[in-house]
Amino acid sequence: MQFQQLVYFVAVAETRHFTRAAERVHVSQPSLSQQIRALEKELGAELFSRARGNIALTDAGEALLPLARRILADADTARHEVQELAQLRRGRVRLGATPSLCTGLLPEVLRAFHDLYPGIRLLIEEGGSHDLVRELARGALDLALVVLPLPTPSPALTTVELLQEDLVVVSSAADPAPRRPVRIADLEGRPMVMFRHGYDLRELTVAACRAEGFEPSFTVEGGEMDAVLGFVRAGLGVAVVPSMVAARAGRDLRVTALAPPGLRRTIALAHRSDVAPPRAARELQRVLLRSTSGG
Amino acid sequence: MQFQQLVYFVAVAETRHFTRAAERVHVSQPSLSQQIRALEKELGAELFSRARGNIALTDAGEALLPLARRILADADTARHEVQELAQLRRGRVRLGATPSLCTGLLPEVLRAFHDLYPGIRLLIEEGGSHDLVRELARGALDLALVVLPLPTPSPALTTVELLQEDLVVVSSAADPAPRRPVRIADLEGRPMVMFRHGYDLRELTVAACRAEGFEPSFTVEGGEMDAVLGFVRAGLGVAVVPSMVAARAGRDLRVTALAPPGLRRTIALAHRSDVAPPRAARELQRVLLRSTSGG
DNA sequence: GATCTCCATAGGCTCTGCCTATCACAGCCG
DNA sequence: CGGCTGTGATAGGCAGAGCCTATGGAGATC
Repeated sequence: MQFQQLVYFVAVAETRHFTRAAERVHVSQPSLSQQIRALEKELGAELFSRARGNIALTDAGEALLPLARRILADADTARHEVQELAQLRRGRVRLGATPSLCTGLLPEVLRAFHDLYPGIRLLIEEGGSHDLVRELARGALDLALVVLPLPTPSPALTTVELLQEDLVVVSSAADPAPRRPVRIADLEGRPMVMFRHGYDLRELTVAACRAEGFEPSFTVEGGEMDAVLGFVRAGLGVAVVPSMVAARAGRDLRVTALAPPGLRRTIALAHRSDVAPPRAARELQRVLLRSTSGG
Repeated sequence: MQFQQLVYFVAVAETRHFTRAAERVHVSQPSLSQQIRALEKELGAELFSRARGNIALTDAGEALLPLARRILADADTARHEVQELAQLRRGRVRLGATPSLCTGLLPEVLRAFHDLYPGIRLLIEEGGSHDLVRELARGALDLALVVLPLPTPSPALTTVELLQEDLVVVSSAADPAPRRPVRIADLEGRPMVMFRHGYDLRELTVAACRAEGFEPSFTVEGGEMDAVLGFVRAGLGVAVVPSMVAARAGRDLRVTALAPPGLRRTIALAHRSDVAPPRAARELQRVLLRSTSGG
């Protein structure tokens, strides 16, 4: 049984005429006759009663017709579905990102992507780099925005650097302005507000303090980005955050750059090395690269 | 898109393995790979992400899979349906017959047919030959048992003679036994019970009386076969009926043959000339011919 | 690092499906 | 009644599709 044969069969059933059916399906009449014969032979039953000028379906033909129509309709649907996915009119991207990136970088990028491809659903998973890497490997994510270096580097993941972000110190606008720029060493003994475990920023900041020979002291710890900013605003301490986050934090926060060499972190896009990400994910990757490299 | 390609696609989707899928569908692995490629090319999207040892469906593949399964299932169903019809495991025969034949000939023939092909539905339409011929031409009947000569002969119908039936006179067992055998002329003035219009027997009997120079007189007229026999049984008059019907009429009816040349009628099977009857109808025709010629 | 596994590619063969040309048959009309 | 027309079936030839075997090449394995 061939799709072509079913197309021919339906055409004959609907026109009740071999020659006109052949025209309709753009094939010569002998070819159509031959294929109908072949179908009849394969099925073991005549499908049409061929009376001069009165082609009619046999009972076998009657039984086949609705199924043939449905098969052809399903095939059409299949073509459409797949092409809509391929043309990014539908689909989804499962994107992981660290909390600070969800707050800082993602909103405008996702907005741009959504404007380009309104049919694509965006599923965001917020988590620490470690979790994101695991989810990528499991296939639960298509892409992830992570901070380099990865906590668990693996050849199974490919990373593309997106941008380098300066970290800055934020403090309450009500507190006395610090001498600018602040050095890491200046943070010794300063009350700090710290993110929960899992934030790359936490590890990075703690490591930087230890490199200066002291252990940071936390007034409050465990919050998410917004909470931390709120605690800083309330005067509970200072915090080290990406400049991009600090930039949108509002007037009641004082933003102070770090003295050279300062602290930077590298944001990268990661995906599995073994399989190409889905089409929609590749497109999001493109938008991300363009929006970060361009500005 | 080819059925074969969908079969291969489903096999790969289910085994997640090209080589094993190829074995399962009894084709070489390169052929299967090639067909999957061809399908992907036609649809314009990759269906599988081919990671070493980890073949997975892409989102396009996920979209296609259920449709592919349904298409293949429908194709199987189509094959089954058509073959069941062809093998007479299912189907129907629309058979027309005159009332006297429904009473006399049909029961045992239909019983034999049903024993042979229990899956075939038998749709009987009882009517006069005239109506039956019209229904045949309309395509509303596959076959009809009619009495020859046809009221409206036409080259569009083919008739096959089945048997010749003697007509006999039935009277109440309570009445005095008539001199045997009875001549048509003896019926002059005898009260008769007559079928409704539309019965071939009515036309035939009236014509025979007129040929003898008299008009028959009816005590009761208008009934179906059973009613007529009942009226005769009740002593309302005599009736002319097929011997086959009289034979099963019971003891309280006296059956008297007609004197030579008697009255006979020819029963024939009619179907359209332009189209072959469906397979099941041809089979019923065969059973009818065998059962009437054989005995 | 040799081997193994597994998918992709290349080349050749066969068979299928399509085409044109023609036949066979019925109905129509002058 | 004989040619004409319309319709489906048949015949022969050709191009392409699909399958095969053989081979390549990239990870995984021991």
